[in-house]
Amino acid sequence: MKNKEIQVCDSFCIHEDVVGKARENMLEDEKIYELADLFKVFGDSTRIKILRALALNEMCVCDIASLLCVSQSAVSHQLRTLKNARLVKFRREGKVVYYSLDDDHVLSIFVQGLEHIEHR
Amino acid sequence: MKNKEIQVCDSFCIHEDVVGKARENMLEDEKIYELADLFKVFGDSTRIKILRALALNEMCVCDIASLLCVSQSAVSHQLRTLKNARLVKFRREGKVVYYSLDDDHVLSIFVQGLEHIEHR
DNA sequence: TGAACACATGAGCAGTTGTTCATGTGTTTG
DNA sequence: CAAACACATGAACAACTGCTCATGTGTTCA
Repeated sequence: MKNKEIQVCDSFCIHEDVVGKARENMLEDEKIYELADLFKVFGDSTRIKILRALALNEMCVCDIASLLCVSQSAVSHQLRTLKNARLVKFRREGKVVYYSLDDDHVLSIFVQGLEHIEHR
Repeated sequence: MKNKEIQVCDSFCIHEDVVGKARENMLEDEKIYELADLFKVFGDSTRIKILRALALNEMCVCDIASLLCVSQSAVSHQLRTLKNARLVKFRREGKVVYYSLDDDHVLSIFVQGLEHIEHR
C-alpha cells in the first residue's frame, strides 16, 4: 500500500442500498461530536457521583469533597467539566459556591442508563 | 503532610445535614462504575455513528466501514466494545456477520442526549 | 489592611483509549 | 484440499484523561 491509503473496506460484500439509506440519514459531524463530548462527561464515576448528589440537593464544593472523599481540587476540576457541558450551574454566597443541576435531561439520561444496567 | 494523606477537604464549611442526606442516598459503587462504563461507550464519535446507523438497519462490518470511511479493523474493535456493553447483537450468515441494536434504551439515551444538545 | 477561608487553575504525570498494522479464525467455493 | 473472503484480535503507539501538587483568585472578618 502506498501513499498512506487507509484500507477502509477490501470486501465485495457491500449492501449498497443499506449503506446509501444510512448515508442519507446521518447526523452532521458537528452534532455527533457534541453528543460524544456530552456522554464523555457522563463516562466518569466521580462525575456521576457528583451529578447524583446534586440531584438531591445543591451542594458546595467542600460538601461534595467530603461526601465523596475526594480532594477539593479534584472536585473543582470535575465541576469545571460539568459546568462546561452545561450540566451544572452555580451561585455564589459569600465565600461559598453552591452547585446544582442545570437541566432536567441530566436526570433523564441518568435514568435511561440505569434502566439499561438493570435489564441485562 | 505525611503518610500520603489526601487532603479531602480542609474547610470548616460543611453542611452536615446535606452531606448526610446525600450519603444515605448514594448508589452502590458497583452500580456507579457500571453506569460510567456504559456512558464511556457512548463517549466516542465513531461508536455513536455506528449506533446511529444500526438504529435504521442491521449492517455487516464491511457496510459500516464503508459508510463511515473507517478501517475494517477499527470497526471490528468498536463493535467488540459495543457488544461487551450489550448495546449491539449479531447474527452470522455464512461469512458475513450482521450487527443490530440490542436494546431500546440505546435509542432513549440517544434521544435524551440530543435533547440536551439542542436546548442550550 | 492582612490573615484565613472557599474555591479555581496550571503544570506534570500515570493510566486509559482509539487507531493502525500484522496476523489469526471461521466460512464458502472451486 | 487450497484459495479467497469476511471478520476478529493482539501488540504498539500517539493522544487524551483525571488526579495530585503548588499556587492563584475572590471574599469575609478582626
